[in-house]
Amino acid sequence: MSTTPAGRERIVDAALRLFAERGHDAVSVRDIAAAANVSVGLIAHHFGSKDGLRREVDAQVIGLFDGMTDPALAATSGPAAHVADGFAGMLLQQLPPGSPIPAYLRRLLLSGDPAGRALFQRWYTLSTSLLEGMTAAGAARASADPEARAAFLMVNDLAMILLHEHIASAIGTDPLEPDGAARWAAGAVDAYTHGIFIPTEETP
Amino acid sequence: MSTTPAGRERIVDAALRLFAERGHDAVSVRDIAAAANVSVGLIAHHFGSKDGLRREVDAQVIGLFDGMTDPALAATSGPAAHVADGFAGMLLQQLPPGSPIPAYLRRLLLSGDPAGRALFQRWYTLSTSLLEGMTAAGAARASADPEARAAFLMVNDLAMILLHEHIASAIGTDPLEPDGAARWAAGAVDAYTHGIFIPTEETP
DNA sequence: TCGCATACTGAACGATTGTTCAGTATGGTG
DNA sequence: CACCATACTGAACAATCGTTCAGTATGCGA
Repeated sequence: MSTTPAGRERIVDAALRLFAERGHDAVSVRDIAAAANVSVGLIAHHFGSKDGLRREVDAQVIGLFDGMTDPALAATSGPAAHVADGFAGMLLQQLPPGSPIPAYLRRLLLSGDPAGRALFQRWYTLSTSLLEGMTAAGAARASADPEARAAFLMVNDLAMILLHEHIASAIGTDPLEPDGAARWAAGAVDAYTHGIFIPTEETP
Repeated sequence: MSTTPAGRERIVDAALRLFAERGHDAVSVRDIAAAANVSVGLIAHHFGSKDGLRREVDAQVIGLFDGMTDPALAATSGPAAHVADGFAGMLLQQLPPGSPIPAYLRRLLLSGDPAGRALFQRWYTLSTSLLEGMTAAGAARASADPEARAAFLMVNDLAMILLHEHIASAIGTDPLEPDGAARWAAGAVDAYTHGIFIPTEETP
């Protein structure tokens, strides 16, 4: 099919899936080798060490996300609904069902490694500029603390991914699956446009 | 100081701290024994296995949270500001600074073990009833999907705990520390009462 | 055809893991 | 004092971990 060796790709694919499912520490190089139908030695040959493989998987996932955020950046001046529907959710719904990417994103954000920090920073910057554009265009209210507000939206959006299993068992639909995503987005849009709490009789 | 053995408590304390810092898999029983100044055998003697110790730590943390949520339940008919300030944040600010509890809560919610699921369910139920009470009292708008809205608030609140380090590096203040908590709560209250987005010219 | 780089195997290594267990120290009860 | 339950120690155990390495297979340029 191609000149690039099949073994290398199979190793990365298997590692991505297993890392996402069980976490880096709970997966041995022998598990990965067995899942990829290669020997343990081949992993060391291609990636030097288990940590080298981890970095390769990290880079691959981040590269995937970068390829997905570029079109989102181009749509900065587009309709506001995209942002309200959820920034990260918008990215993830482009993935095939059953993709290990959301679960790997979880590990990436919560393991404290530099790749996750860099990803969050990039997304935060993107979220800030999107919100700025919307505010200038009259699609978003002005804020006394635009930075905190952008982080607030971004973090809430990621929370849906981090805790989607808990959400699913609480309200009955998984926000990472199509129908659950629509329900979750509807609730978020409603909350972000009309508010949730009613201020205690203040004269504005 | 007391009739209960000091060794047992020291083991649980050390395990709680180390588990919170590094995660269960990255901590060995020898690490715990060294941190508690006991022998490895004593851990097995008291808890049977490493997993037994983990369950004991889980139970202790959940017991602590239960003791903190009871007064919150009693204040259901109280002022709305408590909920808007953040449910989980309200709990965590009762903890001493540098407490390993927030980090352990992270592991509890994301490791997928039953203790974490039970804790989320209990908090979700509490959040739902609080929001119901506020809606009935006119402090919250009516919602087309009260369950999803309660989960939305709850999840957003937990997200602040799960991602507080990313937030701190993005906006400069850590929402788990006093000043950062005030800033974050102010942004959340503003978003939840006045909204963020402006609907595209609809006649209501 | 020779030579060499690359892909790949699998046994072996030392280190670390959780667990077991025989043995010591202690303090209250008969 | 004798007895025994309990707290506690630390060496030893088998299993598993990531890594190393000598050796085989393959295919391409000289």
